[in-house]
Amino acid sequence: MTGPADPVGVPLSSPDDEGGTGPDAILRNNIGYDMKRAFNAIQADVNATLQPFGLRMLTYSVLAVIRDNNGLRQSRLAEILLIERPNLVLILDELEGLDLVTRTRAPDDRRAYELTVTLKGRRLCDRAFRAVAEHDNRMARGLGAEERAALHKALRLIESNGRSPDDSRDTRREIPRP
Amino acid sequence: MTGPADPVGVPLSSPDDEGGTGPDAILRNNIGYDMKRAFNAIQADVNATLQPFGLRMLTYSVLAVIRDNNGLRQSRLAEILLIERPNLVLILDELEGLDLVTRTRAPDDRRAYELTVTLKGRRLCDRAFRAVAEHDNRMARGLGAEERAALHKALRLIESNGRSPDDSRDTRREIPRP
DNA sequence: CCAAGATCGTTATGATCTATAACCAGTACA
DNA sequence: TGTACTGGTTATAGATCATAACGATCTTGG
Repeated sequence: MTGPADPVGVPLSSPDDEGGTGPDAILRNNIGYDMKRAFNAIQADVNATLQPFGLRMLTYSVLAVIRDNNGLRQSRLAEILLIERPNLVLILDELEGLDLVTRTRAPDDRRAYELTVTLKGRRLCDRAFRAVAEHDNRMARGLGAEERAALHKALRLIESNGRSPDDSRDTRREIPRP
Repeated sequence: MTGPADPVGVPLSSPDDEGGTGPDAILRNNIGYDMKRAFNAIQADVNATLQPFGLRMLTYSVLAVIRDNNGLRQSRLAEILLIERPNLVLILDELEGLDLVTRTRAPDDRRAYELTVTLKGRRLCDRAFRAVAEHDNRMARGLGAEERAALHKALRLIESNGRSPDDSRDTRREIPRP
């Protein structure tokens, strides 16, 4: 008997299909749609990359920021990574349970914790860092250095466009009907 | 008394901070990190944009694809949008409950449904489409037409890089330790 | 024709990430 | 001192995503 036909790979649209003729052609004009799909691919790959280290995208991000900001406090860390404080607690519990991070009472403020990366955590972070760098190169394959830099720049611009409901309040959201 | 200092806006890094000196500088070198933040901004904005229509990013995507592919079946729709079939069921229940989409038994296959957009659905989709287009322009403010096209191209390339565990299996994932 | 296998939609369930309210201990300040 | 605020926490809910398993139906090989 023949195998179950094709594993899953249906060519829905090629990378150079300039907003072409796929069944999702309309959505392909939306940055958010293309970005969601690209991000899905990235997240799947980075999580697979980090899995051998016992990390995920989220836990790696937290670990890396603490590593480079020793003595950081949870509130500030939450600000930096745009994570709500309550959600950060569980992540830190996890990292602390893995002996990668320690919470130490801040000497000047007995409410706060100072976050530090353990030796084990630093080593793991370093190894994971290299794996993630390789992952990045994989995902960016086909992009030249300039294109890659332009991509980062565009992403940061979009991020900043999001956090500025500044002057465009007038023409902002259309209210369809009451 | 003075107001509670500053609402929340801490300038963590400006868009043109070329992998600069922020507390998350290391992560800024990762495409996934920048993309996650950009996508968060996009998703928040597009959901706010679609809220007056009673839609979200996900439901809008489904509605738009059905609109442009009348008679589509659920399995195929799931393939197109990379949604698992079970998850699609609830989304379609929602859209059907809003009288935007109908499920009709396929004449040639009594298991399958043919998905169609109602008149109400088409009108809503058209209006939402325009709002989303404006949203897109908001988020892409500061990008020229070429940069914007390059962004789409890069995103599609990344997506396709993700779905190709082809020949690079050798140097792929590092196994840290048993 | 018919039995085995595959497909379609569905239910149930769990994991992950996110968002909010409320709380306690501790701090800041008027 | 007392009132308001902050830092970390708990509890809880929502949204998205992933998997196993099921009944109904189609397909196919013998």
